[in-house]
Amino acid sequence: MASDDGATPRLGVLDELVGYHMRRASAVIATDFSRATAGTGMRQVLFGVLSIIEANPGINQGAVGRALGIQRANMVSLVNELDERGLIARRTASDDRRAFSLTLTPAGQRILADSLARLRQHEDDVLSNLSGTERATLILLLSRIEARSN
Amino acid sequence: MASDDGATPRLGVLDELVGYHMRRASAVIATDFSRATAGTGMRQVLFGVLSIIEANPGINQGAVGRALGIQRANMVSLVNELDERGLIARRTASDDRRAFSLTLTPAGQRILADSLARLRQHEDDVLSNLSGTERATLILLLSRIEARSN
DNA sequence: TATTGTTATACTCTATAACTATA
DNA sequence: TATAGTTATAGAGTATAACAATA
Repeated sequence: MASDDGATPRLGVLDELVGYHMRRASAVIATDFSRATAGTGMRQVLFGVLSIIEANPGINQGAVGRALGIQRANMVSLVNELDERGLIARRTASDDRRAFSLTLTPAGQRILADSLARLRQHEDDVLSNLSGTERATLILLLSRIEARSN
Repeated sequence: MASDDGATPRLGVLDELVGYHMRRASAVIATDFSRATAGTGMRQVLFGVLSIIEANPGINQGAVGRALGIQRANMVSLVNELDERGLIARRTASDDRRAFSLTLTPAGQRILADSLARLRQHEDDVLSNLSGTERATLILLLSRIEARSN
């Protein structure tokens, strides 16, 4: 009789590691993101890019990548996709002919707003185990870890 | 003059979403995992599998996958890799000839213990922004989210 | 020389469908 | 019929190196 005959096997040393729990909780939220935006073609990365562009109109793609931890090379296809879908506009930057100046199109603003509404509702649901204070604490603690990205 | 001329562009709506911060903090920790285990061939998934097997000797790979949220199909190459590297042993389960009974080899126990030591040290470092209580709170809150994986 | 965007490439992770052998 | 393991495959995400145009 194997030791996993109960419903849930033991986690072992995994259970003490913040990294493990981060990974699993992050996966739960990513799955929920997919559910929330199903059928819209939205993805976590794309939402991030759109949000940065909305908050910083005229930003170039290198800066977007740096803000989100995405490599220059990988930004190319993302920006292409958003452009082809008519969600962003790119114009050669007036002050630097190497760079593109990115802005949201009306369609881009709409899909960002729509996704945000869906995500807020879904996060309220997935995080219903947490009080408002706990949720704020969670964001605070995660931000402190993010600050360690050197 | 674009609005991103300052050092850090604004995050926009992203900043309110738990999902975003989870993603970024998770990435910081994953990068740190790689640093901690550099040169050992250890990866987050493999560490997870080894930990589950250690805590549940004789478990089969389907149950390992269920515990970690890994699909059956994707368990195959992971288990193959661990077997080929001599870190686990698989024997046909005595009570079910379809299944493999998995256990750690001495080498598997060693690499798990070694990785754990490295990871503890690294987590202490990446999480040095957090007090012991805060760290415990973080794990608690993450666990509550994990529980929502339905 | 350094930086912006680009191409090419490769590896990991993840997801699905279909198969086999056992139960 | 259902389950354990397997194969094949495809799509994301991520990482590196090298190039052209511009600064």
